[in-house]
Amino acid sequence: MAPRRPSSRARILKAAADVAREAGIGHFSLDAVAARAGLSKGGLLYNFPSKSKLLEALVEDHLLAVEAELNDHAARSAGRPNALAASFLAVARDQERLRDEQPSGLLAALAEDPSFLEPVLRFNRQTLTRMTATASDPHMALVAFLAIEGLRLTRLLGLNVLDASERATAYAKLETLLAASRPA
Amino acid sequence: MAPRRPSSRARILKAAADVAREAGIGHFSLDAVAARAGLSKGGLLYNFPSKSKLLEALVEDHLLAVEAELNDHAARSAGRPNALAASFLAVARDQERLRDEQPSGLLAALAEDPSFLEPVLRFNRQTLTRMTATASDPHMALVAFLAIEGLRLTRLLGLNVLDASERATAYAKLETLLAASRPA
DNA sequence: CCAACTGTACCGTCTGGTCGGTAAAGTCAA
DNA sequence: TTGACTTTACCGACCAGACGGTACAGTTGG
Repeated sequence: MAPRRPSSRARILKAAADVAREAGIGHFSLDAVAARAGLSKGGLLYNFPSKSKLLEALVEDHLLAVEAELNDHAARSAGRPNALAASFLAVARDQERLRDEQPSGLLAALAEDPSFLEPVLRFNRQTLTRMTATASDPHMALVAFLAIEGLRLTRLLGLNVLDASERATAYAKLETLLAASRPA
Repeated sequence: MAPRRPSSRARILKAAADVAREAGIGHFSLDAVAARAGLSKGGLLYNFPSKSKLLEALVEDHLLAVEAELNDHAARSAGRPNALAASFLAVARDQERLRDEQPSGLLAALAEDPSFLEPVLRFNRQTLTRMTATASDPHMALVAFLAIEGLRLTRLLGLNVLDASERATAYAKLETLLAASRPA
């Protein structure tokens, strides 16, 4: 599945993410991506035979990165109560601190065809299931999941109401709530 | 600002919302809206001189509806502690129960130009401010706001992970948390 | 009659995708 | 080694369709 020379593919995916973020999801065109990646449209379409395939790869790429980060963090704090929920929180906070770039490729994919987000849906469902299953208070974990999705999606849509300190407050409150929900 | 004969305008806005929802935000075209509304593109462009104006009106329309509903509910439960936060919760639940249609016009507007969502941003900011200002536990109100946005936006993007009973659980838990945070 | 409104035909642009070509790198038989 | 042939990766011209918007000719209620 992986190409022999991955440099072009990676470069294109990066360019695509940049274009989606900067040009806006309504102007996500192959020409723009090709120009940004420094090759012709022919070359782009050689690597990704259609726009759909490109968007698909963009979503998959993003999802793999998130999944890796989450699993990594969860592994380090395994065994502790609410480990996964806490990791979910921590990873969300990390991602927001490190890269302020939004994964707008997801929106571009949504614009093309909503079904492109199905992998994201599956991933979220699985994550939530694991979170509630390992939480001392499943209902609280559910609320935490929703609040973090709220943070993530408002930022993704440019509807972020909170400034940095308010976001920090929200994270802290969620941590407190999760911790307070421990059995004994 | 309002036309003398509002029936066309309302019919068009309804049709536009339907098209955005059913055809997908990437295929939100004037032709499609006109066909759906049962008039020609000329007629459509007579009522809304450009696509931008149509999307603008779509956002404004949606926002006015939400605002009215929220204010109405808040007025009925005024004076009680956490009145606005509770109203925000109740209205979100009502909207989900009554109309399962998503306000996908917002997404179509976003695709055209992200700045179309600025009114939504302002509204959200104002609502959140009022919520936290009148809440016995502002941090909890903040979390509740985010959780509800999470519910709303996951549904809007087709990323809804929760089934009806899980959503009901989430609402209940949020109510409990808000109530438990009362001063005395 | 007139203004509000609607329909039809059309234009220019943008865009996804096709296609023929090509330069470079490899493969391989003699 | 070398020359013939294949594969890889890419370019650039082009096309067909979709789309936003314009022009203008009706039509109709008051």
